[in-house]
Amino acid sequence: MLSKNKVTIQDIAEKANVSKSTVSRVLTESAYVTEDKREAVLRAIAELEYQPNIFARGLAGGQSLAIGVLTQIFGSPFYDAILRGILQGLQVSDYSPIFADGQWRPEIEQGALQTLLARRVDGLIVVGGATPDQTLCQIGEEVPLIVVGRRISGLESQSVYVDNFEAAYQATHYLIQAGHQQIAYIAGILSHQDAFDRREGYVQALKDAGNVANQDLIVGGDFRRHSGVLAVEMLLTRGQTFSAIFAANDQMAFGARLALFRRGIRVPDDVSIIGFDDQPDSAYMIPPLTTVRQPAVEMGEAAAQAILDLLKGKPVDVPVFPTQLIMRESVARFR
Amino acid sequence: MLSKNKVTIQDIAEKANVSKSTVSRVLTESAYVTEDKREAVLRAIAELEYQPNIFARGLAGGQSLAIGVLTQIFGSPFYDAILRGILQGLQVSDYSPIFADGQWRPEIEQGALQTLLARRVDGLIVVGGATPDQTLCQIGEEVPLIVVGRRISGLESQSVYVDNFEAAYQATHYLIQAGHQQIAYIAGILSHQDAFDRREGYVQALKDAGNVANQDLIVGGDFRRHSGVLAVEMLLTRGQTFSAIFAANDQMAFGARLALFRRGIRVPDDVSIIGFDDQPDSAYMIPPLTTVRQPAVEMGEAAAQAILDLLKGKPVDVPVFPTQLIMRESVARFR
DNA sequence: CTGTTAGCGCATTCAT
DNA sequence: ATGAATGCGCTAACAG
Repeated sequence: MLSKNKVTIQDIAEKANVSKSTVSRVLTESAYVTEDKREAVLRAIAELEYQPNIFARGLAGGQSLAIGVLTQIFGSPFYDAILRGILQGLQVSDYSPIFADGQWRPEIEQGALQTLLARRVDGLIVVGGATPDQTLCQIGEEVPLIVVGRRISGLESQSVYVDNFEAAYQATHYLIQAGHQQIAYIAGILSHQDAFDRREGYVQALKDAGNVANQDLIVGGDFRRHSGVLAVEMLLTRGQTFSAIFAANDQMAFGARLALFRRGIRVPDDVSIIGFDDQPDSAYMIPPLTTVRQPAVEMGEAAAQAILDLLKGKPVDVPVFPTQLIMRESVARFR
Repeated sequence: MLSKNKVTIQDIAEKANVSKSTVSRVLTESAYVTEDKREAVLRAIAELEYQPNIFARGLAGGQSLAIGVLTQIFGSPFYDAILRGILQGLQVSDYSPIFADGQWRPEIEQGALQTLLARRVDGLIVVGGATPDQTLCQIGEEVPLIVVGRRISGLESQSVYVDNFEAAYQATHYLIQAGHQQIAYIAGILSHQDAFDRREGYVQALKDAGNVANQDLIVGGDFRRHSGVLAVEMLLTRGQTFSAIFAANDQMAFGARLALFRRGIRVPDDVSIIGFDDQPDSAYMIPPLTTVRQPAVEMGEAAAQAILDLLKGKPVDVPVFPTQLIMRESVARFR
């Protein structure tokens, strides 16, 4: 009850010599209002510094003008970029984002989702996360929903994502073409669909080239930098032979590169590296990281745009976003 | 109007054979209710999956149960950590965070602030930003306010921050003690108070050691990694002599280190480096970065706790958070 | 085109 | 201790 502005449409109605309804009309633009009255209202609004009470509006109109955004911990370069995109995409609209964090933990995510729904968000954007596809489908029935960084089967048209399988396939293929035979793979958390798909792409590319993926060359990581370091340590400790490393994201690629550096192994002279994401930081790798570019910010913007369209009733069909293999000097040809 | 749950207290009142008022009472715990009725109500709530309508609640009660958080672009390691702390601190409460982004741009920040206020947030946490102290003071009059990562004069007791001057002083002092004479400084954006204070600390430490800061050794950066690269390039291009670099944050320190690497300059053998923030990534620097640790997550949590206390009416007095000079192998003694 | 009349779902008086 | 009655500020029919 600390809000200053106790000005209501009633006040401005009196000041403008019209009825509350008329005021409401110019506010919502739900009907034509004679120009002079309209101006009077606008003036009164300005003078009294009127600010609509969002609660009353929500109660009466059933709109919250809020978009719920389910995140998974701030701090991940890739997801942060998506969030920035969403923020930017929403900027132009009247909707404001309400965040709730799932912390990559299903139970918490569940609660976060509830919170968002309880807040009566008009639309929902789910960024990554571990909520089962099925659950999301259900939610999608009740509220306009867009999912980013993930493909929900049954909700493809509302998913903003890249073809991880294809991208990983191409990256691996590129290494093979360059003459690499032994390609190590640092995986992401396989319970994440994208991590799973990327690994599949890697495996398939090898298979198509007549190679069977050597399980000993596949090391599990967790998408964070340190796991890239450990993965390489692991490979080296086990005495594995490999001339290239494909990491499921740039952070792990960076970690891998540091581990190699410490061991005095040159890149790309001794070992080539490919990452995934094209995070700005990767450009600073020495040598610059060859990687698969994902348009994170654009995906976020697209998600925002899509949810807005959905709310406007326009049926949306978001295209699968294209990835791009960015070839830099961290891959040596032949070996 | 898409919300599924059309269950109102009226429904559960009927199901529990009591009046709306009684239901409201057990909901708000605003008065004693006989145990059996209370249970009946609770049961009905569970069975009907009742969810209070937050709009109605807000309208009638004047509470939004929301905490506004003014951010400045996701993606900064330091600020992201603060946000995580805030989220975590709020987790245990009934309040949920509503974010609005200022993008480090005063005009946008202004709008973001308005949005938050228009949403009738019960409390406000401002993370960094460029809003004038005075404006914040005014806002502080109208709504419970906590500022993080910044010291607002006139609002010290509601500011969660570290003593940047002192920290920078100590870091510089440490370099001096180690025998360094020519200490380059890579500054942050000086319009940010903390960047300003850090530079002052650096200058003062030199002064107290009988040195006058050499303006040619101070290079302006923007807190981002690339500016660290450019700063070093600049110093080298201009032919400056220096045996140590103090960067206003770890990202620029990292950039500086990469630039040195490219030039074949060894760290710490040829040049020593100290950063600021102790970002996890800095641990991966080769050699590990000597830096000033700021407890970002803890600050976020403290801010959340503080705002909750404020809302409960407890007067809050947040302590100045301690920084810590983390000495790793990136500083060589004497030169 | 515009004023009048009802609620929206809940917290909060009042009475009892 | 509990039910009945008000009103929060606004939108949305409803009549003119």
